[in-house]
Amino acid sequence: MLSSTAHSLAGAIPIETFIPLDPFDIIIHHIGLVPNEQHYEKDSQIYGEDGPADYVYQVVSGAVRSYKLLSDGRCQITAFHLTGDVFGMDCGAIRRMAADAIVDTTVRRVKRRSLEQGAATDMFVGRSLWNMARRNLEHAEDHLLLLGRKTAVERVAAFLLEMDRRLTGTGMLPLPMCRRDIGDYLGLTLETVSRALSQFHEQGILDFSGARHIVLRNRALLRNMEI
Amino acid sequence: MLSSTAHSLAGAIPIETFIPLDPFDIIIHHIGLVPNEQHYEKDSQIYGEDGPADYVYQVVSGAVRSYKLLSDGRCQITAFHLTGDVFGMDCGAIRRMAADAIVDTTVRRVKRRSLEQGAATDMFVGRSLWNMARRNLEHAEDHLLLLGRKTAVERVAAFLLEMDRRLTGTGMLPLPMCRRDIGDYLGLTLETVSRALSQFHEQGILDFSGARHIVLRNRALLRNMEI
DNA sequence: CGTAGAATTGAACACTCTCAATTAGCGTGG
DNA sequence: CCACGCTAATTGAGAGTGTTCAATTCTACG
Repeated sequence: MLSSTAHSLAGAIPIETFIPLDPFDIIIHHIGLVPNEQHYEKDSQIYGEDGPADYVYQVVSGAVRSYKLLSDGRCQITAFHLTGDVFGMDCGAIRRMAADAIVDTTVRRVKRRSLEQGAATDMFVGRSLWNMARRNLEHAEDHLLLLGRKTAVERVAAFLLEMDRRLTGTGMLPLPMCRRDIGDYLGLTLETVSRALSQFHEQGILDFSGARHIVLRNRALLRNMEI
Repeated sequence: MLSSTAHSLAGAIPIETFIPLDPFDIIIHHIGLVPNEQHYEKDSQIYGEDGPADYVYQVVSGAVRSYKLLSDGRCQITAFHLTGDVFGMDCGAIRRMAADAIVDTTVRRVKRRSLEQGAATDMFVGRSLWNMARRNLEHAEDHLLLLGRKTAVERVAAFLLEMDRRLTGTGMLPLPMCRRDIGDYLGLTLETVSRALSQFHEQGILDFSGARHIVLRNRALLRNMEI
């Protein structure tokens, strides 16, 4: 099986190579890199803040949290990375964020320097990486509005809709993260997250089948809550 | 006067051309673009959310706020752009943010499509734009931690240190923005910003010479407050 | 089925917001 | 140069949202 790719140099890649439409896949195939697969168990660190930023990762299965810590332990998760997501694409040589596996997780990784060299010698790669960085930026900017100006209920509603979109799009949310992680993502405490979810349950907006498996019953109402 | 540039194609540019070390300047000279200069008076809109993202701008003089609005008027300023800063480098064709002049402001602009074509045909330009996007991302990520997890006093301390670094680095801050703008940047109300500044004044950390002109007296203490 | 961690729920508290009144700063015009 | 007036900024008091701390319940997994 060989899927078609939009870029003009597809012919340079051996015909027998499998090329999915995933942008990261396209890039690394384009450069000729073979990603290195790794496994991390639940709650283990993939890399720490201030460590060397040597690799760029893609989630094969599982889930990852990227976060920053204050000296007194306060934590802000800036992003959850789910299957297919690319993370760890720092600008400098030093990590500005830590990353943990939320559940048992498989990732594949390539050397950051290889990607940068690819970007320096191949315009298609450079453009793809630029677009990736800009998409991350747009997610961060949306999240700034959430953290700076939305109420607790609005934040949790936005979180549920984001996870629905990114996980399945079916309203069935098998959440990999605990309430504390959700709180650290939304700038709330785990108790406030729990109270918002309970309120949505009382209002008939969602059901639980286990605390981590949420079924959305009324996404239109949720979109209204999100403002 | 001809300053040296790091990239290898500098020789392609006419020797009489003035080339400052500003990355944006280097890029547009590299592509051969001549930026269009424009003036906006205080509080006028440069572009609105959902409008066409046709141009990329650089502040020549003055100051600009980029922000998102909620339907009920809540505002989150995601960045202040000061002299030399580049803004308006959206990913898609539609603006995801609005931008206003905070004071009377002169900007110069180039067509976004020209930049994108430059990135597609010139690796140096592509790399520069990628780095620009990643620096914006890093600023946004730092701001996520501030909005999600810092107290009011810590936010205002961080703001003063950021403005000191970006304006002059001398501890003299001729702030172009009002208390409301600072609040909308920090996820606070203007009253809370004012109270934090008054507290710093009482503690001898800063002095005022006019409400908008702040003099930092003890930056070490401010760095401690920032955590 | 038992246990440990996760999640929920409750009550009191704290920080920030809201609303209101006062003061300060700045541009304009006499 | 000063007076005026408007806007911005400060300050105060009270209210509200979310946090903290604690107790209980749930649930995932051995």
